[in-house]
Amino acid sequence: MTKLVIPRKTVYRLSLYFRILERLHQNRIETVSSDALAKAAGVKPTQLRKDLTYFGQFGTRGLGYNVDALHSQLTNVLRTARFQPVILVGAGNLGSALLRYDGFAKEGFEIVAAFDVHPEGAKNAHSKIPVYPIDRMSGFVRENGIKLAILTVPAAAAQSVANELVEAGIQAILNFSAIILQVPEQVVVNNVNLAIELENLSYFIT
Amino acid sequence: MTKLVIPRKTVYRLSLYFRILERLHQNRIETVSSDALAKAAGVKPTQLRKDLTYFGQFGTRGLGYNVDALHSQLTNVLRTARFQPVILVGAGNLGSALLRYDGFAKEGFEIVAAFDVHPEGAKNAHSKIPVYPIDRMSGFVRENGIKLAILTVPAAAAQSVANELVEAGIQAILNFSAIILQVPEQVVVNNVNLAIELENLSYFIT
DNA sequence: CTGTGTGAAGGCTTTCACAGCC
DNA sequence: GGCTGTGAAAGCCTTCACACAG
Repeated sequence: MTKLVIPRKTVYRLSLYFRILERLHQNRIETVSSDALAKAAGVKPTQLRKDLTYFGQFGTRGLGYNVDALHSQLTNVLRTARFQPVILVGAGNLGSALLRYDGFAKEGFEIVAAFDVHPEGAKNAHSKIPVYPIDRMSGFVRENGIKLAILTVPAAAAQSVANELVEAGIQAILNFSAIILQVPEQVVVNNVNLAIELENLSYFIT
Repeated sequence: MTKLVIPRKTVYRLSLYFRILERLHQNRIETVSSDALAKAAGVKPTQLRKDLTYFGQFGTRGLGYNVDALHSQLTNVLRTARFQPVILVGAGNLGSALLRYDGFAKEGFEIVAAFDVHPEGAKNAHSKIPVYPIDRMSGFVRENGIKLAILTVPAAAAQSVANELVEAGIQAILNFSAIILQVPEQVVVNNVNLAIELENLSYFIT
C-alpha cells in the first residue's frame, strides 16, 4: 500500500480537493485546471499538482483535470476514510451540539452512539442518537469494533476516558477537550481547541 | 514589535503552554521543567525551549521554569489575543450550539452578538446572547469596532457573508463553513472543518 | 549533576523553473 | 499557447549536540 508515503498535510488537502470536486460535479463542470482547483482550495497550483503526483498522474496537459476522473481517484485514496461508524463521548454542551449537527452525516460519518456520565441529562431532544451511561462504553466499542471516537468530556476527565477508549481498542480520537492526551503512538489524535483557534486569530489582529 | 518574527506554529503552541501553566498554577506548582511542560503539551522538550527563546530567556539552568513568571510572560506575548469581543454569524445547528458553549467565555472570549437570516428561528433558548437579523451585521461590526467573527453559515452563503464582513472591517474569521474563503491577505482566516478532521483520522486507521 | 539556551544539522514542505505533452 | 509533471532549490521548522549556568 502506498498509503504511508503520502504526507499528512497532503492527505488533509486531498479531503479539501475532494469536496471541491464534488461541488464542481454537481454544477456539471467536466474539466478543471490546477489553477482553478488550487484557488478554490486556498493553495498554490504547484502544490496541488505535487499533491496529486503522490499517487499518480491524472491531468491532460494543456487542458486540465477531468472532474469525475479525479474525483473517483480521490475516492479511492480516501475510501477507507469514509463511512466509518463513530462514537461520541461526553454529551454536555458541545457534545450534544455535535450530536445534532448534521454536517457529519452529510459527509458520510455516522455517530452510532453517545456516552455520558449522566445520559438522562443530555440535551438530546432533537437527535435520534442514543445516549448511554459511560460504563457501557468499553463494551460497545469492543462489540461493534468501533475505531473512531469524538471526545467532548471536561478536561479533568479526558485522559482517563481516553485511556479506557484505547484499552477497548479505539484507534483514533477527535479530541475537543482542552488537554493534550497521552496515548500510545499507534493511536492517532486530532485536537480541536476552539478557544485556541480564536486566540490564535486574535494574535494576528492589528 | 517583535510580534511578527514568532512563527505561526509557535504562537499556536504558546497558547497550549499558557493553558498548561494555568493548570499548574491552580495546583500550586511553582516550578516546572521543559521536559514536564513539553510532555503535557505533546511536544519535544527542545521544541518548547526553542519556542520560548523567540521572546526571551526565562528558565533557570539546573532547575526549570518558574510557573508564574513564565505564565505572565506568555500573558504578555498573547495579551492582545485575549478578551476580544467576537460576533457569530449563522445561528443554525452548529452556530447555536457554539452560542451555548461555555468554553469561549471561560477562556476570555465574549460572543457579544449573533446574526442569522432567521433570527427568530435560532435555537437559542438557553443563551443570553442576542440574535439579530443579518442585515444589521455590517452596522454592528462598524459601530462596535468588532474585529473577530465566527462564521457558521451554510457553504452556499459563506463567501458572500465573508465579503460583507471584510467590507465592514473584520480582520479575522474563524470559519466553520465547508468552503475556503477568498479574502484580502490582511484578513486572517482559520478553518475548522469537523468532517475533514474525522476523514483525516480515518485515513490513518488500519 | 541537572536542566536550560542555542548554533548547527537535519528533515519535511513548498515553491521554482522548466521540460513535456495536448 | 496552455497547462501538467517533476527534479532541484529554497524555506521553514524541528531536532541534535553540547556549551553553560545553578
